[in-house]
Amino acid sequence: MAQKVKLSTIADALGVSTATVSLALRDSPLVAEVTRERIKEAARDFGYIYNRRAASLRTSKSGIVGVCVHDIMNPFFGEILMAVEEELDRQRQTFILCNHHDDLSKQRSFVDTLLQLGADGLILSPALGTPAADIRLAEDNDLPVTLIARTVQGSGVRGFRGDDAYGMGLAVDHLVERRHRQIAMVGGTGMTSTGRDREAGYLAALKRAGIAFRPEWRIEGPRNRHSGFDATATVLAIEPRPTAIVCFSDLVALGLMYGLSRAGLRPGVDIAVIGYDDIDEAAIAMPSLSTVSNGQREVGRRAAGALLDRLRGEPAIDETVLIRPELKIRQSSEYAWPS
Amino acid sequence: MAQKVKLSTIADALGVSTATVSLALRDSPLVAEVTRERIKEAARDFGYIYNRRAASLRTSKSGIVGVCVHDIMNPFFGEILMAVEEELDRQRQTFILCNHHDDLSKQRSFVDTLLQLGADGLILSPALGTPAADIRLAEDNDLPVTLIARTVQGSGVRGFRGDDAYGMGLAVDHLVERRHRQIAMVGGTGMTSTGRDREAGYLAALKRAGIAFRPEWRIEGPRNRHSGFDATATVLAIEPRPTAIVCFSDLVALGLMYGLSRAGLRPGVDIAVIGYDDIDEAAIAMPSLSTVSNGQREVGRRAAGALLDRLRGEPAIDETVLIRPELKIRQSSEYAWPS
DNA sequence: CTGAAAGCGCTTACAG
DNA sequence: CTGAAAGCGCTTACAG
Repeated sequence: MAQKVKLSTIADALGVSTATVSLALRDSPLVAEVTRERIKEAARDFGYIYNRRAASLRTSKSGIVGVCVHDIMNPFFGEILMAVEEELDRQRQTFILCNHHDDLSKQRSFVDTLLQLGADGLILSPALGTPAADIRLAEDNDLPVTLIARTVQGSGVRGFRGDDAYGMGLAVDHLVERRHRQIAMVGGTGMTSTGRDREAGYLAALKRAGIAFRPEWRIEGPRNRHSGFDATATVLAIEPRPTAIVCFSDLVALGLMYGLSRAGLRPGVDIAVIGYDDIDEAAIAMPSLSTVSNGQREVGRRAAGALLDRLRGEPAIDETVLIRPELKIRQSSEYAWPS
Repeated sequence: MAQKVKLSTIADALGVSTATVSLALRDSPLVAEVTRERIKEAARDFGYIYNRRAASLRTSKSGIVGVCVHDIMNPFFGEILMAVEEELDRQRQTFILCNHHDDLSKQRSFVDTLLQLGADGLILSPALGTPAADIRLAEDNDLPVTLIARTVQGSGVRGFRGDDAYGMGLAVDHLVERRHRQIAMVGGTGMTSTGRDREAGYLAALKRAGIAFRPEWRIEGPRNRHSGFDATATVLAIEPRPTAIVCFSDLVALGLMYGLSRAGLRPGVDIAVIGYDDIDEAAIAMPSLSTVSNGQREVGRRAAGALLDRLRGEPAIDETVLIRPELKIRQSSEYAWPS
């Protein structure tokens, strides 16, 4: 390209000041209608490109919101992101995505980048082991944070997530009603609030049902389809074999169902399986997967809304909002233990 | 926070100039070792945050690379992105992700944002119907573009993708060897190079085998799991029923397999199914999915490499690099038409 | 090895 | 309604 077109290029060409051009391009009523139109036309003709870093340096607003989660490929986040995007688009905020893969140093370097770019806000699903200080560092440097999916003790900011303990309780209660007494739980880790709360919900429900928990029922770790599949052998090695399995997530359940089928067991016929999240695939899987709907659209929508409030200058609120989950009964939990 | 810490804050505190501080923080050998260390320590103590927009305004380098694809949730892109990330990380380039959902206006607004931010480069899987002019607009404004997965005629830039016609040919040849003569193709659209090339490969392979193509065999459209599932009814309505189906992607195939199972047909036993991409799930699916490995890691690695070359000042090359795909035979294509 | 000064391209009071 | 001027926080020649 020949020569960089800037405000002054247009100003010179039209014989006005750069202030007028700047105002006109932003539709200020301070500039006369005719002048405004002339300027906009010239900008188009010149192929003018707004220099956002110059503007942002001056105004210290960037129009950028960062969104950082551990796994963008997980459909659970996909639905959250969709909702977030809708809200932010409406406010003409650009949103920048990052995948931290639960790697704290990756998350830090992304937050750092946002800080350096003068981003206006951050929606974060915190990586495993994120200390509250990391969140406060951002907040202290004028980067408002809203948490999704997971929560960080003492962060002092707002977080939105499903009521995981309650939700997992729904799943286990349902199995107990169908007379299951040997219920294993596969996946998740104590390093996240999600993992802890879902496990707590599982244990509490067993207790309510008067079932004595047995340690071998709790298979920690799996958090995606492949590791759910790999957990099959561990599940099948439990003596006596559990009649039902609740999973940390739909992906884990779907992977496990592949594994069980491969081992000759029919989920929903020979063994009950329940997932968590109610991702789109759950309804079409074979068998269709019973699961707990986690309100991801609501999480996304409300998290974005809360962040926008902060952008408008409202103060941080130290509060975790729990969205109420809902049990979806499908084929994979049809099997009931005969009385 | 109290007061913004900037270079001059540190400079004043230590009684040196901002130039020295700037140089020291970037490890310039121009600054004496001791001074450098003192400055770095002070920066840490002050909690200094580098203002990237100021620097970028001055240098017109931003350290930002944009990556924009139509569906980040598709594992196919997941693997490409992983490879891209590895390469870019090594060059300390920040990468910004965008999901254009095949919406041209979304893609445009993202490219615009990159231009405004002075991004250094763009890796793009172009949205349906992207005109070459869109790519040239970016290039003309100093934003080097590298294409992945899809290609745009006349864009004048480098693109990396699998050899789709050849790959789909491998799948069909394999089915023909197993004596299938009624082979349908589900998914994809003529609006992308991928869709066109895979269809061309399918048609060419039928021709090679002396099979007369029948229009009802070609079911266009599906490009994800759910629409693959939804296509089941259309597939089963074909008279006589095809004995084998090649799919536009693994996701389409996986959805279709769910649908076929639901209809009481066993993929790999009653009907052969082949996917495309060889995503991680293909190997653990039940039945495991025969597919065409699309070299996504290589696409990602080489696309990132090509972009980095451009960042180093090398000129654009008008070239599409085709990565050679490979057939992976698994259970879903075990079924062969009896001779 | 270090400092003083100009300039990147905007926006925002302030005048007129 | 419009213009002249200062300043956002860096980096880069240029001097010394």
